[in-house]
Amino acid sequence: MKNDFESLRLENQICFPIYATSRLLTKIYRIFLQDIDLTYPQYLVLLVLWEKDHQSVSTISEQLLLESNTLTPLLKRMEEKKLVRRERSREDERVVMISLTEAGRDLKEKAVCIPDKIVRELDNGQLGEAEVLQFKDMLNKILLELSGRATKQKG
Amino acid sequence: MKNDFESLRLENQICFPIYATSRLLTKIYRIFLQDIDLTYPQYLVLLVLWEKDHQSVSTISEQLLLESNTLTPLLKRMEEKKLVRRERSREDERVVMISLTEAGRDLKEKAVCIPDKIVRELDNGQLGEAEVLQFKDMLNKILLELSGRATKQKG
DNA sequence: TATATTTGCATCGCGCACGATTTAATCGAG
DNA sequence: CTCGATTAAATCGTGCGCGATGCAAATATA
Repeated sequence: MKNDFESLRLENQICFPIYATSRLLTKIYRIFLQDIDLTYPQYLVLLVLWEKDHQSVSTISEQLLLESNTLTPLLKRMEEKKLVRRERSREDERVVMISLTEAGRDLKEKAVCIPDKIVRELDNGQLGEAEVLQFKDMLNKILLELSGRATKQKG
Repeated sequence: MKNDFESLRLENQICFPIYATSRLLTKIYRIFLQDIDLTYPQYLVLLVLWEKDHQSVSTISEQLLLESNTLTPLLKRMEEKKLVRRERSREDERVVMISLTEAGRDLKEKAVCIPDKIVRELDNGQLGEAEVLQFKDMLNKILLELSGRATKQKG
């Protein structure tokens, strides 16, 4: 039985470049986000809340594909920074609702320039716009596949 | 000055799907890697060493784009598991050389099936092979851009 | 009504990631 | 040969990310 070790070469991995790109991108975000004292996951939570304020932990979890055991401490840190409020729902005591504070809402004005800065950082003339769009489509197709699949166990 | 908040919508982010895909992919890897008691970053280190044994921490760092402060404890855990040896170079006492043990080398046989399993997990008939190749090219182009850029500070 | 199951969140422990700093070894100019 | 600069790892502190587990509220079922 001859095994094909070629598939184990780093160069032939599809997941490694995604993994590495993800880390390098958040590193670039960090440069801009430290100005407003946010981490990347915290920024993502704000994106979600800026679109629609007053959401439960679970709906935020669904949108960001992050578990409650990740979000709970993260949201507590954001509460300490006075960016959000955390309060249990009266209708259903199990649910914790997250709302923006004034400061959290105001941060949107400071954050609005960030996507542009990131795009400028990436778009060094190397990448065509159509190419990027196709890339994003491909990513979202994969993500859709995975988000239904990753939670299932094998078998 | 009217700000375009559209760019702050989660749906319009390019980095979020990369970030989420990366997490979901390592989650899928975890399913297969736990059989051989490896984490995804540990698996990456082995990929590098299987290609070329006996490398310094810094050359591993260059290939995986991971810093020494990440690799050092990771490699120590792998040493505890008897997968690698860590020994300082005699020529240059600053350098720590990492070598595979017998067990680390043998694990390659058990790991060779993993790429196939991952591909099977992803390729649900939805994704064409040519599409995937183009996607990988795009990723590597971005990664190349970033790997030269992410370490630099702004300005 | 009593009991079982599900759901939403929290806690714990571990393993990354990474900025900042430290330690030790090497290099290089004088 | 000496001393400052550079380099390679390691150390420290913070913040995720998630599996495993726990718990209480809500819901389904008997």
